[in-house]
Amino acid sequence: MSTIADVARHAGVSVSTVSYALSGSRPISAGTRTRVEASMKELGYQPNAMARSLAARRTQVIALLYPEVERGLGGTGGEFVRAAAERCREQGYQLVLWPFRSDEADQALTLARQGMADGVLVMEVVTDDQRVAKLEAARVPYAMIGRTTDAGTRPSVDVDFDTTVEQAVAHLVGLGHRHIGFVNHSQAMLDAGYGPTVRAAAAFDKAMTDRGLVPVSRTCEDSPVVGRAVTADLLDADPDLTAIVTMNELATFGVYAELHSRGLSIPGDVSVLGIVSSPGVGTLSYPPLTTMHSPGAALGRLAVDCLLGQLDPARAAVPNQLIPCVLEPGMSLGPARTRRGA
Amino acid sequence: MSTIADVARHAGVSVSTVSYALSGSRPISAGTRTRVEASMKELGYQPNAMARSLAARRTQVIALLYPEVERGLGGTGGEFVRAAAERCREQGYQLVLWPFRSDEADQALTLARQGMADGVLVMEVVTDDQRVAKLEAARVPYAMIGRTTDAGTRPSVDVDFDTTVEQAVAHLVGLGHRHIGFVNHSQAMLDAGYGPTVRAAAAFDKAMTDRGLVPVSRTCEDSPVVGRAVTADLLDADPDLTAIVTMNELATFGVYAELHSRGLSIPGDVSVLGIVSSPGVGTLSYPPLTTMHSPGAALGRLAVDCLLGQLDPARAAVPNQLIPCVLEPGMSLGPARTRRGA
DNA sequence: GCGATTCGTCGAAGCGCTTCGATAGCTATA
DNA sequence: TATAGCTATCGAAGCGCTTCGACGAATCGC
Repeated sequence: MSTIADVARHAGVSVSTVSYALSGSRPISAGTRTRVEASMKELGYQPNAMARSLAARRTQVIALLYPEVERGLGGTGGEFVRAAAERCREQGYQLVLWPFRSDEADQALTLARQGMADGVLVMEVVTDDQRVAKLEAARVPYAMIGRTTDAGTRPSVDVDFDTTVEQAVAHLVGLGHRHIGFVNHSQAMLDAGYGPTVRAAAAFDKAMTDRGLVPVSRTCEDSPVVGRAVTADLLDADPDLTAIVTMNELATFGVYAELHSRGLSIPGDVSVLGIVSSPGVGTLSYPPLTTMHSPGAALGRLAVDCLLGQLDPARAAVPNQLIPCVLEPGMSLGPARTRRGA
Repeated sequence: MSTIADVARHAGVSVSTVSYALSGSRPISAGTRTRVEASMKELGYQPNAMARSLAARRTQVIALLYPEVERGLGGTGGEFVRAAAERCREQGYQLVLWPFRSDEADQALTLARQGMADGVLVMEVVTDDQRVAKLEAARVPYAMIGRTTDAGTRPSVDVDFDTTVEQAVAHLVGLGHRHIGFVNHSQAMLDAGYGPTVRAAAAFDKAMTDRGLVPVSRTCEDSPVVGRAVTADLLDADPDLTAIVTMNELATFGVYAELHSRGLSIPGDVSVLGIVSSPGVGTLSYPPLTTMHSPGAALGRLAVDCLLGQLDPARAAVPNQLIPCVLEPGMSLGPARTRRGA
């Protein structure tokens, strides 16, 4: 592997000239630049990233703390990562994923303090996230996807749960539904202060009561089996129920199963709307589920900008933003029809 | 952030002594070591990873080329990553994921040539994988998950498709099935030489013909809709079919849908066995799918060992290994029952 | 036509660490 | 007691790059 000194020798210029030709941080004459570039190409030169980072005191790497290792990465996560990586490259950075479980966050912090990355993107933030507190204490630049309790004061981007839930309810009410059930994530996540769970629950209550309707919501493990049981419970609790909003993809399979087994047609008897879902999951069910899917790509780009805004004082700071989900039509929504009589 | 020089000064020793105390690569007296460690703690010292890598000419980082960005990372992928990361740490390395699509592989190669990692793990290898050829040309140490055509000559670990398919067929035949269909991945993947698709297809043919049975197999897009159509085609093609082996998780949803819609019970009329599947997907269907799931964790550890074996001549070289899938019982398998008569 | 700029380039000083060779003080050997 | 062999430590030379200050040459203003 050739070094910058080899290139300099080959081109008959000094090392610093090669460096400036490479970075463009000082003017270089066209002739020199041409010669230097020719030499680089001929020698197959690639600058050494470690040496560069050491000298420049910046790695040009940003790390994505990636806690869902064992669960894998869903479609939304994939979109997010893809968009974030792309945005990073546009801005001259590399995105790398650090696969640590949430309880291994200290190790990630250590890596950051060792200068393995210039900043960190934190996914799956919980309301009282220790990782964020530690990053802050160690003065590691970061941006969150999700929010802690002190909404808005820390650098973050997030799904706009309030708007999403509000739109979901509005949509269903527009179809004539008055009795709408909500299937959330698990009670454990609610108790742990997992942001989406907490905020969506509150938003649903608000959206319903604002319209003078009675919110019927349930927490539910992320599994089809429990989803089915919870659906049974919902249907029994409110015999007039004509629509179910789910924010739990696995449970949604159970919702379908229970409705089918009771001979209730979708959307004839009951409409189902999956919110904050991955793109494409709607097609896994029959009839295809209508969803409002997470704006993963938009969040990815935004999160990167939010972080880079802190790394480089020259960049404009990016304000914290909330982005609602996008409706993706399926076949699971229809006008309300009285069920009790049937 | 304090440097090694700060620690040396604080402890009253030379910089090299601190370095040796840290690495243990030369003997240090107990007293000195204690003092150095105390100083490090007091100053909150963290060695700078870039400086270390530059001087040592090793980053202690291994990169996982992670092509499925947009699709996300399935359960098996998650298990793999998790195990690989753990194994790396045990061995004093860090695993990072590089999110590049396959067609962006050149960028990853560039990163490797810039010395961002000591070696690369390549996922989702296709039979004639350009990435591997390029890594080899650039003399970047690597290990594959999957194999190219020249099976066995290159460093790799993989699912043992032959054994898995053989066991799957043996299992079904043991239940009395003689007419077994196979749902593979898409024709496009087969044509692209995607290893699992190619090898499983061959293995299925062999397993069946070895038993004097007629293999009925189909390629199939990774989607429930196409899976359903393909299932219809299979059932029509062989009216005696009593079992279906699928190696396509999304298509399997379609298999269930078609069977259900024809009023065929699972496993009463038709048994379904999902192979090379993610753990847990079985529970998404009703009745729960019996699966043979990928040995993701075992492959993860092995892949890391295989790569480290090349990086460090002192380590024993790890031979290429194939690991079969593991049966995970569900409720979708039963004894064969003649369907034609029904 | 002469000082003041600007442009393009060079040399050198680091960045924070590892590692080689040297050395001082010991202990065991003959 | 002189010699060899250890052990623990130090100093210095890099690793390959960035970046600062300096400087000669070309350009400008008037």
